[in-house]
Amino acid sequence: MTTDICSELRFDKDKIEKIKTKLVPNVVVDGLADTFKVLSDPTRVKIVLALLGGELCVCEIAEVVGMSQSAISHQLRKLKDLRLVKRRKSAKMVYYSLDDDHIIQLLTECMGHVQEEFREPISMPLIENVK
Amino acid sequence: MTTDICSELRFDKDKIEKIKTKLVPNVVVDGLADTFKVLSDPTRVKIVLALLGGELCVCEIAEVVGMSQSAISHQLRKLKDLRLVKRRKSAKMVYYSLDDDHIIQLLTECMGHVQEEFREPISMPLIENVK
DNA sequence: GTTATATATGAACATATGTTCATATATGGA
DNA sequence: TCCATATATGAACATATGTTCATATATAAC
Repeated sequence: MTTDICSELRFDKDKIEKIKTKLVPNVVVDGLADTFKVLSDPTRVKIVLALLGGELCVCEIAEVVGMSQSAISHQLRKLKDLRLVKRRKSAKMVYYSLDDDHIIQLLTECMGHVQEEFREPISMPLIENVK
Repeated sequence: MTTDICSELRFDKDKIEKIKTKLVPNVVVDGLADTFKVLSDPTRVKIVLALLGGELCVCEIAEVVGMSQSAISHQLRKLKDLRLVKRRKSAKMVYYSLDDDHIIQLLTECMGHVQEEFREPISMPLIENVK
């Protein structure tokens, strides 16, 4: 028997099986990936950041983000499908807001990771307001 | 002057400008989106989950995740480029481990969001071990 | 040196994604 | 009713992405 770990585990897979039993179900893995995916686009991140300051209607979001009404509407649908945002209708307007507090925490944690790239801390007025 | 908010803000953009000044720079928005993006794939999520239990070599990860060595190697590169994992070389082997604690927090927060879809809390033995 | 093993990587392929454009739906005012 | 406005959506397009396959690199044993 060699000391080669990878060759060895083809015959003795105890460690592998032990880890496998601790993994979460695929449906949960997919849920995690899908949630991260909806935040993986700069336009959608900007929308979420803008909504940290409170609810906005679609055309306000379009103005803030600097993108077309159609593009924003498509992206809001994805954010809503994954329960990142919720909406409130009033007359002709539709107001969007963040759905729950996990979103803010997710952004804050991610910011902590991104921050390590930069020399100085990043100012995040909107997140600071929420805290 | 109409009460229509969207028409109105074409002439009075105070609210919009105020929010715009509070947004983070584009380079940070992209950093956030890129970090979320690297976690937006089920294979990469599984890799990170597996590494919660400690460092693993490439072929061990491939076994645990159930994907080819090549596919895992490609994904590890992306995880490493975004500083989600780091690596340690030893003889022929390369051992990967999580790069910092933000990753665990990110997963935990995201799990909190995903959990709301399900009736009962999801068991996450590996994360519980880390805590 | 040669051979075997562990990992990395480029090309190719199918699939997924984001925006634009045109248009549909819905609501309010005349 | 008819028109204007706010939002939603389907089709089309270009671009991005994940896996496979073949192969390159690196290290160890002989």
